[in-house]
Amino acid sequence: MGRKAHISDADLVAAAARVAAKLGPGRTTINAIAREAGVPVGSVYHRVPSRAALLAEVWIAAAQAFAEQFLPALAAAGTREAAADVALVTPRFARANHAAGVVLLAHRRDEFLDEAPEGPRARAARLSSDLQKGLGDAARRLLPNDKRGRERLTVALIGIPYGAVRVFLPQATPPAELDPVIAAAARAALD
Amino acid sequence: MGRKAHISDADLVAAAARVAAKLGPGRTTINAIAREAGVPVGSVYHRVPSRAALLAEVWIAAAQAFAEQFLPALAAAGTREAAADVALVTPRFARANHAAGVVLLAHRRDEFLDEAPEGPRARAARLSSDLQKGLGDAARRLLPNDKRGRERLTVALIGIPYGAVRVFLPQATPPAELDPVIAAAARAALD
DNA sequence: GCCAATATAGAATAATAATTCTAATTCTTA
DNA sequence: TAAGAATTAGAATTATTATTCTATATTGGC
Repeated sequence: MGRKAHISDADLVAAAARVAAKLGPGRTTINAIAREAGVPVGSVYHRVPSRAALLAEVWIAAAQAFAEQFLPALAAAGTREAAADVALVTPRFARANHAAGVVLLAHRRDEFLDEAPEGPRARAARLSSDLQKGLGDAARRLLPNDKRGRERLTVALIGIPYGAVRVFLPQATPPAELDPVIAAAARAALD
Repeated sequence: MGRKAHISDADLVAAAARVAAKLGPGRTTINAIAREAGVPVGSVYHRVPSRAALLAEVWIAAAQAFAEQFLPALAAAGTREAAADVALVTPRFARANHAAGVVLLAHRRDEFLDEAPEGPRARAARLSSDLQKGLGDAARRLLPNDKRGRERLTVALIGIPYGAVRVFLPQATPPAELDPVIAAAARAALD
């Protein structure tokens, strides 16, 4: 079955995520990724077709991990009060997974996806539209009278916690004291 | 006194800001800036010593413009209620100056300043510390009992509006309906 | 009108970084 | 244990982009 790989594909994506979190996607070179992962550049190209494709995988992995936390919590929220707690998914995610948090929260999606090949681009689009759909469904349920409900829910449950956490990223991790502040702000934004 | 310049230094920085807002600092090439500004690359280098120096000026110009709005408003706020309205400086700034807003709100400071020469770097540091100082003064005034007052004020007046606005940037401009939501969220974060 | 100063112009060069290519290693299994 | 698959390894090549350099054009003052 051939020689054993030093690292898994997921490890490679994680190494790329750490570099991208630190330097930003624009300065994330294949050399830097290879060094961070501890493999030669040739091995990187053995696994991925291009730098653009790898950067796309970095964003997709981060977004997927976030969506797995966020969407079920959102779907389960039956009241506005409960929905406000969904805003806490973001700080928790940022604490548990610093690099993915920085990728998602401190950089622009476009910079990871602009030059990506079709396949990854489509998967990324699906992730984004899943998120939109989840927010739309929840808005109809929780804010039925608000014509711009989805936008408001997005601001309350994504934008506000995102901004609050970003005050601390990428140098530090958001402190625990932040969570009640985020929850209160999200609640206020929903009323 | 010599030949007249086609564009001013400020115009050049503004052109660089538009490119950086669209592509991100990492992909902001001198060629793209020269094209956007309508001058040849040689002229760019006649005015600035390096790409890194120019990117730094982009960030500094944006931060300066923001600080000129934000700091006086913050200094004038005598009560917590009034302070919450300072949070509206951010959406207003983003509407009035799209490129600077995106530079400041949708990209990382580091990516503009990491390789900057000493001079611009020092000016940028001064801007940042002015902002910190303004927030510290206001926190002592408005949240005297909170040991982490400055952090909380930063979250309420910078982070929250920033995150709310970012839901719309860089494609669109934050709608007017957003302002009361931001104000309410900031108020909640301060209480 | 001529000279010095200041810019424009853009081609030439140098640096950096992506990608390809050729070998050399392991691992599996037959 | 030899063959073939999958991978490591990193040197060589190509592409892209920053920077330098050598004219050329304007402008203002004498």
